[in-house]
Amino acid sequence: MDNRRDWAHCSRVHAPLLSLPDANPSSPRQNCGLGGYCTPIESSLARPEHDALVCSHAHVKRGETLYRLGDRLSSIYPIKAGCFRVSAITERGDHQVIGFYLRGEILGLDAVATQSHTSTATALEDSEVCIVPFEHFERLCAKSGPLQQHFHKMMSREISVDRNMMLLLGSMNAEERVVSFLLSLSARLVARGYSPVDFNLRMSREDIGSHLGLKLETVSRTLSSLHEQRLLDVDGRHFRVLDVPGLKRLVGEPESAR
Amino acid sequence: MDNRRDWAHCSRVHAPLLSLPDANPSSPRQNCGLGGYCTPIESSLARPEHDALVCSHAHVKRGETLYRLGDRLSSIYPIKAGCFRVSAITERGDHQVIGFYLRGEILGLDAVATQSHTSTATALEDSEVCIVPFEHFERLCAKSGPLQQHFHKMMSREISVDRNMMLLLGSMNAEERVVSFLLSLSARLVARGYSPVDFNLRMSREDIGSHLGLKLETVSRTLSSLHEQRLLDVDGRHFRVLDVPGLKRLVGEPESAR
DNA sequence: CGGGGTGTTGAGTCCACTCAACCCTGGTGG
DNA sequence: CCACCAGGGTTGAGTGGACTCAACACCCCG
Repeated sequence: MDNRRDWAHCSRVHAPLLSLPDANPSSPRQNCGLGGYCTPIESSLARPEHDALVCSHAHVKRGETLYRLGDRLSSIYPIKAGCFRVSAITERGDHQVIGFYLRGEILGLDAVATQSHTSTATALEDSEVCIVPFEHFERLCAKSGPLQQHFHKMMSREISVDRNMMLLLGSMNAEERVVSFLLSLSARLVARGYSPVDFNLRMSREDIGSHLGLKLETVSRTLSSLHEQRLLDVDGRHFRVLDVPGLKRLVGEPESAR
Repeated sequence: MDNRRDWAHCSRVHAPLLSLPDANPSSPRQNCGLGGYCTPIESSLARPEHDALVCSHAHVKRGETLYRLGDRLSSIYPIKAGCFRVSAITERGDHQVIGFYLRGEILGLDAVATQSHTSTATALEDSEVCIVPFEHFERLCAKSGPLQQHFHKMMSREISVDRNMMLLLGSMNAEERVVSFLLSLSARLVARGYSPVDFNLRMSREDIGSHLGLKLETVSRTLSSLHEQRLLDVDGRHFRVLDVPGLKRLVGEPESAR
């Protein structure tokens, strides 16, 4: 209802406006940077309903949080630009990075059940999100089958991603974890039009370690080892993958499978 | 559409019937054994819509699978009685237990995104599930706000549970994992009317280990250690919790926290 | 009686952790 | 300008917890 309170810590909040593509579609299908999130709305809603999905945008500067553990769920947040780190905290106080979210992915889906966020989302670079008031969104879902289906798939995809992480955390050694992480990140970057072999990460070794259930030293050592194996060039946060098949072999993918 | 094919491996398939409470409501609020799943339907749908959520039931004998990795999504499956082990498999071939599902919980939500199951559900005892054709269900959701909201919460809860598992797998030692598992299972059993301190598990040490990212020997050793600490009595698969506060202390919950 | 499935316990190994030193870079201030 | 510092990253040495391998106990069932 009133989003204002939640946004005190954000740089600025735009007045409500349509969440659809900016006038400059620089890359194809970059609608609102939502990677398919807005598309079903655009393609399948009648005009009045279409216009009804208004939302604000918010800019979140590097290091600022979009929402924190315990905040009431008011909205979900498709990422329009930038990237976020989502981390949770245990009773004991140690916290762990749940995942990294890129442009086109949706933040806040974990809060639907409890009506309050169970994690904290922090911008890893200056970023921009759409603010989709959840109650409003749910009502619209009921009016549009395709929108509803799309939302269900988003939630379900979230579950699938988390399960892959569980597999990683439960049964892989350090090298497999790091390689798996790099390969999956690479795939997500490709889908956003970046190079699959040449990328800059926004997160620290500690963030990566926390996400993979490893200590930062182990991440560093593993990256060095991959470099020695001539599979990867590492220069700080800049990565260049030299041997994709080689990496895939390390995580047990015969690469020509299926 | 045609559920028949998927059910060849199940003991028997009932003719379609209403998924609502049997005539003998032995325990309060045991509607269909769905622990709240059917409740919103019952309470918030108009009569014709209510009657429209027909579904079949299926009996799955101990050791049989309800669905397998790769099966097409046709339905989701609220558990009416019994319990299931859901496991996934990595490219490498080793598989891991994603979770254990009890009466009232819903199987199959991970498949919505890809339209095909990414895991295998195996009955740990003779069980019975409702078969809710997903397309049909989605249409009904659109007609009923409360049903839709309830479904969203179910999906979201699944995400929350998975995230707790990620915390466990990423940052706890063997003892903390086992204790955490026991406490959370205890809580779920209580919610179903069982004793919180006295329960029989249906799964093997290997299943537990696979779920917790441990080897079966480690699970066994840890249970023995908890017994030596006078926190737990273990007799095969029968457990009796002796000291709940003590256990909570082990996982870092000061028990009077907040 | 033997045999398979399940669980417990012991001995030794190894991988990731801890602790620590050091490097590099960018920023700040004398 | 350089000195200094803080944060992030790398690398080394040693430790410990979970793993591997193995033996054995137990129970159900033939």
